[in-house]
Amino acid sequence: MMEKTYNPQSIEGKIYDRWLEKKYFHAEVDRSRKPFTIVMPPPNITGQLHMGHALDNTMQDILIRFKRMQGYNALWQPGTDHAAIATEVKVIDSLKAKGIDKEDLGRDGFLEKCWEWRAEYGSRIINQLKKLGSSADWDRERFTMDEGCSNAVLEVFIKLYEKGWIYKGSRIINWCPLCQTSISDAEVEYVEQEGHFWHINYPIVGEEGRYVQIATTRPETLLGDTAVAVNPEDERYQNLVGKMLVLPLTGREIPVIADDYVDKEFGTGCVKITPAHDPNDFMVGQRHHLPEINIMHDDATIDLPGSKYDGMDRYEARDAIVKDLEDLGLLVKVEKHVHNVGTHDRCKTTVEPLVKQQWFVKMDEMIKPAVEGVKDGSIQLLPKRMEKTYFNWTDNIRDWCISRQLWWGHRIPAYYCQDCGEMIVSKEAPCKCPKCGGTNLKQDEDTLDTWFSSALWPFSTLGWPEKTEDLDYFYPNDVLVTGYDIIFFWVIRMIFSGYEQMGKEPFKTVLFHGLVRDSQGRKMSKSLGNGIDPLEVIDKYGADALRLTLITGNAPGNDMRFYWERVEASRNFANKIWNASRFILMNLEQAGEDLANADVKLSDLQQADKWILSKCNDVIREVTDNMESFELGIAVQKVYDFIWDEFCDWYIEMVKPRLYNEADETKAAALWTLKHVLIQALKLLHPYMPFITEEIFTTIQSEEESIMISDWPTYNEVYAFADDETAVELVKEAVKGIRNVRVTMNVAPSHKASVVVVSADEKVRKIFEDNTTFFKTLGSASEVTVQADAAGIGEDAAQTVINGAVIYLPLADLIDIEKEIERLEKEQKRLTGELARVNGMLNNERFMSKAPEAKIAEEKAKLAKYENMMAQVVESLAKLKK
RNA sequence: GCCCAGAUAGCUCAGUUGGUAGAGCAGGGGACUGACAAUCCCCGUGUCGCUGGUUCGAUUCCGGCUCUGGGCACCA
Repeated sequence: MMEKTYNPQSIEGKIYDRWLEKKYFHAEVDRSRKPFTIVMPPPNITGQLHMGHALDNTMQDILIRFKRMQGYNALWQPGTDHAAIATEVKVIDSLKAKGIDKEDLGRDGFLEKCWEWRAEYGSRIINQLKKLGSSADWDRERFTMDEGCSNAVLEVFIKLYEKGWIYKGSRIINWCPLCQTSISDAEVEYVEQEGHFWHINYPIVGEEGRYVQIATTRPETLLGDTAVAVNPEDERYQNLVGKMLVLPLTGREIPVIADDYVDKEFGTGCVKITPAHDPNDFMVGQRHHLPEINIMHDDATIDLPGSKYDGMDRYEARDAIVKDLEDLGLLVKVEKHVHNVGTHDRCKTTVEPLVKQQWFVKMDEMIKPAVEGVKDGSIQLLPKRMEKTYFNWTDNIRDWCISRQLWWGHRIPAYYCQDCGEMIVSKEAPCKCPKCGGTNLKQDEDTLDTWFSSALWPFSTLGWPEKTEDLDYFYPNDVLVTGYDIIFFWVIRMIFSGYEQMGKEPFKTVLFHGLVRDSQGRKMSKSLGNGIDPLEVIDKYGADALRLTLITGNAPGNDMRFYWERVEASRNFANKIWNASRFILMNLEQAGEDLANADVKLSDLQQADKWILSKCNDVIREVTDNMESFELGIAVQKVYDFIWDEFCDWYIEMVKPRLYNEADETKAAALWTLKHVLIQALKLLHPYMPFITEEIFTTIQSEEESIMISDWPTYNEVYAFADDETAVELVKEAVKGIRNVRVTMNVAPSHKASVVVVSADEKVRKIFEDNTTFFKTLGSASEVTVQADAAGIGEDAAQTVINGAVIYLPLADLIDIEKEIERLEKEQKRLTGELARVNGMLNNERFMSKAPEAKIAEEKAKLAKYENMMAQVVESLAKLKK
């Protein structure tokens, strides 16, 4: 027997352990079956489960469970990411708390600490994902820095290097002075800041008292200026080009050059050029062969020995320089200026563009198949609009800076001969220099961008570069589920890596989801303290309720708001299913073995049974269709409505009289239908609410060992009963009408009113004659009479009109004539509106000539129906008003 | 500046081939001896942001506009 209330806390863990024990999540190559593969976005080892993970993994779990039940050999490949910079920062912080500096430990010592960190926290998030019910193949869990993945990284690096697509070069890169590492373009986040625009005069050499006025937002970089540029078309300054200027505070002389980059309209039309500290200036510098003067240390303090600014922080230097310029009378004016400042997305420190030796991946060629693959549909992005964002990036792609001045990560496989300076790129550390034979070789200090390894995730996890069976069978993956916020970091890079290394797309579909926001629509964040911990939700309401909440009413790619009220609604639904199942189980038990397991034939089924079976059939088809096109929110809504509205509120109520009547001969059919439909519904719901469905399924269904490996329901022609469906819908409509009358007339159920159904149509009469009990149980009627005309019905009867019949409730003294007239007039008004609309269409010649025939027929049928109902209403009103 | 999305019931949102607008929550009214008060029943005339157009017909397709959010680029 089932507990009185559903208690997820006591059930979920137990069920999950059983699933694990039975190895249901595990997939092996099986050529006789079709594979279905999802690769899990690897959470960071520093991570703790947040709502984003919960949503992401719920979606994946739904898809994988669905496909598994459909008979696919479903593999959900999990793992974790070493998260280079995030982990390094965390480890540094934890060391700092103990008063230890990273440098004190040395590279190896520090790495040891990182591995310790990973041992301690790397599995934390995995365990949290398990609480959610994730059916990933944990036996295959991988780590971006495990042996195989590291080998894949080396392999790709060498291949691309040999192809000339990885190169080392001195370029201007984004430098984070706090993290002390280079970062890629994708990691720079532009933040609007209020700054100033300083207008400064640069004296012209040899022309006493004449100046060129420039405007800058960063006066401290003046120290590294190597030119001033004007637009070649700018008449104002044509005579200046070629002249020399005195760079204030340094006395250095710099030329005035002409370059298209300068916008005549902006500022003064004269731009100071600092090639070493600005990406645009860097390019101008390249074109004009200007020297690059680096005036900053890696921590963004000024590097200008002999100068008073040497050693000052960049902002300190800015103030000092502005003051000195003012003292010299060279500061013309200061304007307020709002501009976007590049910051490091992790630590929010203002990025400093610097010229440095770094490693890059050449993108122009490699991106081509990635563009083509999305264009020709080999890879489908959902929702489709994400393609715009995708192409926006691919069209403007720049080389990818992959070297990081960090220790935690894949170390770049480049070795330098300390004797002759030769660089050797090789998988294994060379023992001697191939050029000079020297044996003193030193490996490059840098490591790779963390995304370099995650870019290989779809195939490195399957054993690449080895030619494994897994790879052959499971690659390409079918679906990638991820947030739109990492499309550039990750999705694009996996796509071009997949094409380059495997010659095939890494996955066929990318399903994007949005952000989970708080109830006010704000991003959940630590600083705001508005984050809701999914584990807390699971503790309070169960994983199923959380999952349902995250999926319901949300379209792909859209952000959603998280409310506790919505979780409660989900929990209520879980409880509803629980109670309905308890009811069914109870009745099966009470009926005894013989009845519960009776051989029920189609001919034994009653109309209500056929109705719900037919409805169930429809839902199966629709839900399956929706899920196959990734419309998870729509699909689950349909299951929800079916279970709650149709199955619980109507069908179960309809069969109660049969169950409670000892002598009822159709009891077995009712029991069979109850159980059958419940099981179908549970199966449809299982991907969304795995725990409760499993618990009920295993309790109620003894033959099958688990719902998660049971067959997905399919549309069954045998249960398509269109006529019975229509018939019961008509009865439902009548019952609703009666309920409405009762409420309006204030007829409490204690005043059992009799009901008379009047219909001229014999077929309709038959339907109602067959279903009179529904009026008694669902409409609280005492007696039900079905007749062909209104004979014998007094004027004191309230009524409700449906298509093809009028239902009367002779209420004697209870009837309030005025109220009844009011009710009927309201109905008349509604019908008038409908008739006007239908007539409007049917009387429109253009509609009649152009609209599809089916539509016209449909409208004609409606016209007949409304006219029929209208006639009834008018007749009744006439009688009442008499 | 370029690109994208949203604008639908008091609130949060669904609405996929253009054909009378839906859910959850909130609210009002009613019902408790047989699964369930975490329940059941009844109650919604919403200019589907504004404005043109295409169409017999537009919340749905196209153009313009307004407001909100997001992405990209960036002018020193």
